[in-house]
Amino acid sequence: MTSLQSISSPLIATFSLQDYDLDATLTSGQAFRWRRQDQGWTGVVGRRWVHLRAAVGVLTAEVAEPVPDWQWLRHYLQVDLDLPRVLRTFPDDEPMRRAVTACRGLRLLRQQPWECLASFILSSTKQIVQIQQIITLLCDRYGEPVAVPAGQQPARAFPSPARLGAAREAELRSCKMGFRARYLLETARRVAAGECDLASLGNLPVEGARSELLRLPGVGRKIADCVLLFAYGFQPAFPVDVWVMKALQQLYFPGRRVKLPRLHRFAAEHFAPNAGYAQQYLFHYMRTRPRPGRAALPKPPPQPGETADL
DNA sequence: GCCCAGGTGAAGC
DNA sequence: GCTTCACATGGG
Repeated sequence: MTSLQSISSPLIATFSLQDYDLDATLTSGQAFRWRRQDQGWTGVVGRRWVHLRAAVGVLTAEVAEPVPDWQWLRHYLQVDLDLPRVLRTFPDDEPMRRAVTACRGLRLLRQQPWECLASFILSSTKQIVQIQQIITLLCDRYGEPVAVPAGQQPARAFPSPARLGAAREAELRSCKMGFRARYLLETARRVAAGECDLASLGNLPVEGARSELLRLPGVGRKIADCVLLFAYGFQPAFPVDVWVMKALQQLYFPGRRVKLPRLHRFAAEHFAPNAGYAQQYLFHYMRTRPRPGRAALPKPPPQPGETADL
């Protein structure tokens, strides 16, 4: 938590920290480019290849080229965040206690807005594995190469809005993204043209930033909230996807069907002031907990007059 | 074959 | 104002 930093080489830094579950964080569906390698994780942050390795109380980072300082990575990983302080603000109820017990150490990253926005435009009705596959293809085809240490696999940066905006829709479709190609292409063009200034959204109130994002094609409430949360850290953002929907329904409104606007109102008040963080705990908890019945349990016939859902 | 996946936009009531 | 449907693609 104090995260002192001792640099033993210009290419390696160690951060001392507590309550940081790197595996959970990098597999929790917020970032899609990290790969397990040598008991650690390899990825690209901005234009830098990075390898991360976690041990008890220490996180070690290695890069390919000397960096003047490590603030960019501290920021990305949010190593200076006091997580226990955030967890103490969670509502003291049974669902959150279970989620925190199961996922303690799960963190929110602070990603680059464009990569985050583009990634989540590609995420709709896709499983996390497939999102990773699409983004891998996209980076392989359009990303600029970045320096890697000797003996490592080549790596590329996430492609810029200008580069993707200049692509043909059919080319993008061949990256397996299907109908999302049109959305990605048009959004890339608008961002490249400066019609949406991602760099300034962080200075707006959350509602203003959200309505700017909602103007973009392929961006609805859920994807907007993902970007608000994962790229800008807006805590009132509370992305509701199918998993979080299930969590809220099962854990807070059992036996009743509650509509989305009401769930958003409930979430905003019930989970404040760190609703976004709470959402990530619920999401990861739902996805990783052992599921009863494993393979698609057959749905019991609905009771007359009741929506016996889930 | 089926149903589902970190949804959105448009058409139909 | 709802609710329903099409949209690509792959995993289980």
